[in-house]
Amino acid sequence: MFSQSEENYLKAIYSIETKTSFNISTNLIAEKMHTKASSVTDMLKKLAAKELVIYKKYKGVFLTEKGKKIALKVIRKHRLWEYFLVNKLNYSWDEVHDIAEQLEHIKSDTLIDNLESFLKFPKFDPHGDPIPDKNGKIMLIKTVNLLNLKVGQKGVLESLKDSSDSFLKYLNKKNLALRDKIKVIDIEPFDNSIHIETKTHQLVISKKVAENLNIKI
Amino acid sequence: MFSQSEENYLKAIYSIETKTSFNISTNLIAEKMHTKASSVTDMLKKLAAKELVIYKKYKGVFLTEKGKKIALKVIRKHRLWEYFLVNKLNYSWDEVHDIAEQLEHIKSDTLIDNLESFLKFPKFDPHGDPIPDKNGKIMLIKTVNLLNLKVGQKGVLESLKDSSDSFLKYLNKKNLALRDKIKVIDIEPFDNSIHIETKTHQLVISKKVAENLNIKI
DNA sequence: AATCTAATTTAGATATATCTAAAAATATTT
DNA sequence: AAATATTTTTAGATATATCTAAATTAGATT
Repeated sequence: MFSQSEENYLKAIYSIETKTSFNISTNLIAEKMHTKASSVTDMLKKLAAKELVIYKKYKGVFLTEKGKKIALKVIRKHRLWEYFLVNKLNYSWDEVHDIAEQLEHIKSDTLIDNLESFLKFPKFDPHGDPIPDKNGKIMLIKTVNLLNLKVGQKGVLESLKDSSDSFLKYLNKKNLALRDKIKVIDIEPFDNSIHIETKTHQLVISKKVAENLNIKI
Repeated sequence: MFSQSEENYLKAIYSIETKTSFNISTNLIAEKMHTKASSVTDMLKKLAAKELVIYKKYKGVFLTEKGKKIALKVIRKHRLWEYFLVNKLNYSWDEVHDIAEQLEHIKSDTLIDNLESFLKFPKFDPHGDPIPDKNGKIMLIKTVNLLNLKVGQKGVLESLKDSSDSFLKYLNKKNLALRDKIKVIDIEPFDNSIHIETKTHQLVISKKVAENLNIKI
């Protein structure tokens, strides 16, 4: 089996891989994991020795099939536990990350499948991210960044790019939730801020916020 | 906060303390934890420095109030998670120990209380052991060892002294469950084996089995 | 192509938790 | 009470995961 630390690195690499198509640099991982580049180098060697990543000195790293499978397993666990915390233990979506970060490392051959069954096979976690199935298959919903919408266009807030607590708290405050229908009323060329309308209200969001919102058209 | 290892030692010491009234020896702990005496000594020094135990070289150890409180907190977590696994995820009582051993170390100020509420405040875990409340208060049910019963005496199987997988599997096989009413039919003086009767059947159990069964009269 | 800069790796420390083997203290036996 | 046996502690290693600081490499600039 793999250590928590190893699992966390695989998860981080997977997450970066889904956003970039190039080999991933040591510094990128270090930044994502809030650690130092030298620590990353050490771990990459270890992961490479276990054939979880392909790592060439100075040339970056990417996951092997084996590594990807484990990363998806950890992500599956994380998202199912998040679903449990929100839907069974009544946590709000901005409170569950740290706990799920721990729960995702519990070792058992049966636990997560039993949990999934207990939860009635949810397909998405509380942040709109798809939950990989038992075999690591992950449902990809085609979305575009809110920034790409033109004035007058409509869509549904499907998921978030950044699910940090502070961003989730922002959305709570602004009364924006997953599955909300959104229409672009106006785009301000000066600062790229966007005036949007939901079923219940209108508001202006900054470029920084918009690029964290994934819209299904 | 405390490491998993520290928590495990505190739990082990607590568990031994409830069975003996003397100071606890290094070797006893080592045996319980499946580790070496030298490792125990190292840890006892660490726990003593944190004022979780009173430890005198060569003289044994016992928990401080602070240490007892933490031990009870871990035991509370363990037993609530076991209850969850059995009653929500449909595990049987002989499958949950290793998973609960991991879950009991999840760190959160709110998780276990929310879990307890979700489970509707159970008072006993699947092995009949009482679940400490939020304040560490533990309900003690007065029981006696089955060995202490005389021929003709009746009682209820309340809890187990040993909840190892192999013992639980034995009980499954013999169709003995918690809350079963038991009557002693005969005691064989030669080997102290006991002939008992339940609502549904009769069987003969060895001395070794009997001393693991706690009976409420 | 040589130089500079930024990224990356290596070397050497630190902290935790463990172990083995040797030394020291306690307990038991004669 | 001396000798012996057992228990416990200490000293020194090992493994994991981290760090800082120095050295090396790659890529960009001149």
